[in-house]
Amino acid sequence: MNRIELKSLLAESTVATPAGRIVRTLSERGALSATQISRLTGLAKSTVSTALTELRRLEMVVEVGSEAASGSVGRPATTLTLNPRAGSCIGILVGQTEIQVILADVAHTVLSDQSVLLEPDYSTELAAEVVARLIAEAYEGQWHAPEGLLGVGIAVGGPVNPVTGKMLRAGGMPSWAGVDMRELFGAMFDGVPIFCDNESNCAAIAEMTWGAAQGFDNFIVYTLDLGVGGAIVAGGQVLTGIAGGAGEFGHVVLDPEGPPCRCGNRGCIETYASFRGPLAEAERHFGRPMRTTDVVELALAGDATCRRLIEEAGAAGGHGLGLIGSVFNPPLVVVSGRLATAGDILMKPLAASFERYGLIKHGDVPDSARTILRPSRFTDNGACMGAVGLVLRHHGRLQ
Amino acid sequence: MNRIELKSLLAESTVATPAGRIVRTLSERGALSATQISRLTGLAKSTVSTALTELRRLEMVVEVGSEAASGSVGRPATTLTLNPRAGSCIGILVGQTEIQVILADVAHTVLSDQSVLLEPDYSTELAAEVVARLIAEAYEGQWHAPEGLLGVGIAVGGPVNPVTGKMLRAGGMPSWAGVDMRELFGAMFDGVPIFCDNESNCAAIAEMTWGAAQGFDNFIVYTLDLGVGGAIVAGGQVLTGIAGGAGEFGHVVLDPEGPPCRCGNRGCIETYASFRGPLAEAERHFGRPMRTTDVVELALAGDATCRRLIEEAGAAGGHGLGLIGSVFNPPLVVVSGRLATAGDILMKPLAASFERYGLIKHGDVPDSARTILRPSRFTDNGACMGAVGLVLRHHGRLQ
DNA sequence: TCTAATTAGTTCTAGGATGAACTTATTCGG
DNA sequence: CCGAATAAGTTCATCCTAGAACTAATTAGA
Repeated sequence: MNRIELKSLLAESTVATPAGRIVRTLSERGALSATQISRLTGLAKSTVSTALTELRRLEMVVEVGSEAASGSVGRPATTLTLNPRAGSCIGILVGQTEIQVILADVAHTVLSDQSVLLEPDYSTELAAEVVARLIAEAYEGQWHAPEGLLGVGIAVGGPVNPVTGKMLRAGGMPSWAGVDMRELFGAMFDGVPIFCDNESNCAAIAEMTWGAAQGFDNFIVYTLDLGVGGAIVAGGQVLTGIAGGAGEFGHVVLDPEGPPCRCGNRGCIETYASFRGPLAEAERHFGRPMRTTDVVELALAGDATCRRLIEEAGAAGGHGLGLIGSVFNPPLVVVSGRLATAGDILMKPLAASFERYGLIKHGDVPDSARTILRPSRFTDNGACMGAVGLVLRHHGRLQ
Repeated sequence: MNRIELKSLLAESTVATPAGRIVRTLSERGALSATQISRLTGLAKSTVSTALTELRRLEMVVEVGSEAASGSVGRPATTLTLNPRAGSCIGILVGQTEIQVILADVAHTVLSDQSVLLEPDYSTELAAEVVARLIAEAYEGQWHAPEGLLGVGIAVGGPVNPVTGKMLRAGGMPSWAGVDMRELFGAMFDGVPIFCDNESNCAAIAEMTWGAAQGFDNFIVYTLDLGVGGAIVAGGQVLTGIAGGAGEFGHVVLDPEGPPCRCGNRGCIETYASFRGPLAEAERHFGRPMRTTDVVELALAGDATCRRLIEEAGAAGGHGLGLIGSVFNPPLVVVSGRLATAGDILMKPLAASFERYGLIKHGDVPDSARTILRPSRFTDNGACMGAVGLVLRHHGRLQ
């Protein structure tokens, strides 16, 4: 094991050697013990032990202290992470009305998290400017320097091809159609690998890594908000589709003669299940501009109108969930989007609606073979954390 | 490498050793050269060479002659298969109106293929009787004996949990609900592993192994016939779902107030895209009972009515295809079912309808990122061949 | 406070995978 | 017809992984 560098171990070519596999596993999962690494990689304990000794010597891996052994007998495990000094990662959310930047180190520690709200359909120039400013601010007061940047992940609030980095026709961000994310942000990060994927797929990575889907290799993320969408994880991999168009549950056509959708088709699920309508109703009711989070907060505080709007949205959203059940029959569905922060107010009607629209009814199969519905654990930084995860996972590599 | 037996090498536990991986790869793919094995398994050429020498010595692997080197320079490859004498596999199709049995050897040679038509909703007792008779007949005149049976695969014409082997509530086979396929057929094959999955998933395995999806790791099978359904292959694995309910494209609810479906819900895709209605129309028109294949044959022979019925079915079937496009955006969709034998008569309106219902339109992405639509290569034994493939792949193991 | 049980992690050796260099078998072009 | 080019397949020394047996560190219970 002569002259290994973290950067090269993180690259996919070196995946086969034990050291490489350990580094990649730590990168993906954060803090782990030697035994957990052994289980996750399939390598023998002895092999992991040998490799770790060397990685510790090279200061690529550091101990973060023994777990306080809560309740379990036996020698407590020593938890290890990649050495945070080894480098940093940047996650960028290019959302429909906001830009967010998270700076994290390779040990999964968030060093900085900032966001800026923008007018809908802001320009690419403004985006580049805001991102550059937020990144400069993120590095201020950190000992981490931009030179140690290992990769940049971009979560995009519209359809993007994760292989080419090009935006498709985008309902919510019309002027971004055809934009090449590599070209736009590449200049800012000279020679640093850039990864990108849509918001939903990034949220799925965040759920898998830190959220409600930990330990699941197969699950669906179902996003309910102004848009309706989601992501598919099969065999631990996010399915992106040949053009990055997988997981667009909201744009399944129910009625070709239905109301027109921003995607250009008619009668999409989104035209029925989007929170746009209910939000407009809330704005009329309260006589002021509102955001989804305002309605959720009011509902949680006990407002009957807001509660009803969210319950109705849950019932409508069950249509898409029924589809997910019939098509995937997944072990787990993580309900994401700002509506998910409403908790049971949303989840109860959603579950009832899922039962109605689903193919497999209660009692058809044992409980162990039923789909679990779970709200996301992230409130508002899921997609951007997923962009960080994109780098840590090397998923959808661009450069 | 002391005392290896083919049976144990085919078992999943031994997967890690090179000999085991080579045997499993040959089992899955049929005939391969050493270089191809090396590429497919990721093992070094030298490792494959050493292991093959031993496997040849043990007569577990045999050469089937050098390729006639069509056009390519360089030393021609020697093609190898598992020794056919090493054992046989049985594939059984338990369809809604037929039972089919295929006997094949481990080198993927079909030794016998027979089927029997039955009345709809035939009893489990009749099924067991017919299967036993067909298997006895299959072994007649073969040097292969039932003792050399390595595994049995069962393709079921209804929803089945591939892990437990239990049938779910089944629209087309009502009296089979809750039947345990292991119990029913296990007695017939003492100690021999039994694998099962639904018809569509088996068809997907057949397409992947011998059919239109060779070389694709991600694709969708979309079945158009009296029922509408399909299968999902992601990362080379068939997605079965937590209860075996994945791929039920036909039972996605479009309109909860729509016509009742045999599944119990209303307004499923199947109620609009099934060939039941058109078939009834054809029967009225010709004044005699007809099957899907009769209509297809007449259409291919030039009958205008039959042609119109199939074209209309293609247009209706595009709705499900649009859903597949929005949800998966797959590189390939294999159109299966008896309607697929109509070729362009079906495929042209289907492609037009796909374009209409799909999210990604012509011109949105380069041609290389567009979904390919392809009819199945199998006319009527796809699912049963897939049941053989189930054994050769050890997918959805039961015992 | 001691012992058994349990889990984490290390050491060492045997056996085996690897990759470089080689041989073998073919096509193509002069 | 011959040599260069190309690709398949083999051999062998080196290095590395795996598994058994070990040590280490903790909890539970007597």
